Amino acid sequence: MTTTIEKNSQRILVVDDEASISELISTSLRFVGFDVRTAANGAEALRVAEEFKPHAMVLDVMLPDLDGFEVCKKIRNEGVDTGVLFLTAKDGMDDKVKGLTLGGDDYMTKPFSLEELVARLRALLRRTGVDQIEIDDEKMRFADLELDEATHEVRRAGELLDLSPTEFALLRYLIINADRVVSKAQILDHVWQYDFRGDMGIVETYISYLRKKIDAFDPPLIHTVRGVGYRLRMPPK
Amino acid sequence: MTTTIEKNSQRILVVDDEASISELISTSLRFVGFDVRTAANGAEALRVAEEFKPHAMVLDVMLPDLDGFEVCKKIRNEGVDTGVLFLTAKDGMDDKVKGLTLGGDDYMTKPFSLEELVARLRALLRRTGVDQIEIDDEKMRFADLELDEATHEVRRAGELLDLSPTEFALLRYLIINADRVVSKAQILDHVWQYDFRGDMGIVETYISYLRKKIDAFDPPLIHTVRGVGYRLRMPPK
DNA sequence: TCACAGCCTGAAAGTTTCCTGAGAACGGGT
DNA sequence: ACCCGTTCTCAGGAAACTTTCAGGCTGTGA
Repeated sequence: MTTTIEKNSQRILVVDDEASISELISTSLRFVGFDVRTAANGAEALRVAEEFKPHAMVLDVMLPDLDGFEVCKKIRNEGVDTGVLFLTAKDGMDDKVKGLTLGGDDYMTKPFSLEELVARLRALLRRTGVDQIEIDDEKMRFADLELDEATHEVRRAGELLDLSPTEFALLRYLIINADRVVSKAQILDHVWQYDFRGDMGIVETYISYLRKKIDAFDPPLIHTVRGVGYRLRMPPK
Repeated sequence: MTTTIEKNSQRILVVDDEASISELISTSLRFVGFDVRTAANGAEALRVAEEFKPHAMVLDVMLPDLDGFEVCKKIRNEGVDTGVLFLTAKDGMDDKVKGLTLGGDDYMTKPFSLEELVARLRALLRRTGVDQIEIDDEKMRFADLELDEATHEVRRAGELLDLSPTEFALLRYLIINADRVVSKAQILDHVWQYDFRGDMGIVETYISYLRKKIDAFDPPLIHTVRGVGYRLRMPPK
């Protein structure tokens, strides 16, 4: 491919000095349709941003040369109007980040889950007003199920359900892939943090939790496809 | 579908140090129309990839010199834009693989079945955006039979059938070879894991299972060719 | 027509996968 | 420090699936 065919796809600049992380993020973003460039340090980020004019950046706060905030400031001074999703190590300078994430920017701590990253990035692009290709209204639906990205509320048949964060992320992933079978491995890869070391038993556990909540209604929507994975769907006939 | 005569066939690089495995895979892939090269270790893989520019690689994680991830990274750094299907031993390194299966890459554990390998590889090529010659929308058809790879649904005459994983794989193989006679040995080789040590009686058993499900309709599609094998076809008028 | 190899299929044994409850571990909030 | 919601591990049991096997059926060649 090399050249992403999508002409109107949004440009994201990923800045992180850890190659593995940078690659993880950029392949994921490309996969969901963004046009991605990467940079490994502040100086490179500035150079790339100038000609690439990203709509948003995923920016590690800790860089070998400048820190993420500097980079962000300079790029904006250059007149590039870009939202920023900061990445911070678990217990770095949360406070400092918070202050800087007011304008519609956002941040997440490493490690994160990829679905979360994509969801946040989309929300950010929506907020920062960059033209969307399709105006998704932050609400996903499937059957009588409704999942609101903005409020983190989930309803089935109009009734509000109380889901934990992981349950929410899992359900989101299932809705995104509605009707398709997703394997436990895929779920683990997308819903759990990228450094999760446990086994796939946990997916079963969470499917079980979700069922207790959303399939307390009729008809059941979460179906297991033995030997393959799970699938969200309306039962046939 | 008829014989897929892919004129611009896609290039696959197979990297595995066990000659028997490597050969098994490469002959299978050639047979279904790919253009295949092999390498027995990381260094060789790098050399070959540079000039062969594969669309995808089948890559054993465990190599005598570099490990599969290194190889993958280096090759991509060379600017070769290739999807990767990792092969891993039963329960080695799940962790590390996980992270790498995000961008559209995939992995399978040894032993695997060849049909599965080909199916995954095709899915991977589809995902990584390499131009496909035939745009199969993840659905295969034969007569009034419909097999959907994405949902794992099988229908005959529009009616949903419930197949076990092996039944599904067997039917897929029959459809791929629609109108052709396939021997029990071929079926065993393609549908079962390559280390299966049982006898071919099991194929008969599964053909019987399949018949009960898909040939509960008229006309029957699975035909026995005595002394030779089986054949999926419309009965002559 | 008979005999036999090849094939079909039911049943039972063996194996794997999945579900779920219980409880340990963790962490944020009061 | 304690409580409580959440995450994660584990293990027993149920259910689905795979494999073996044997008896019966069928087509083919002598």
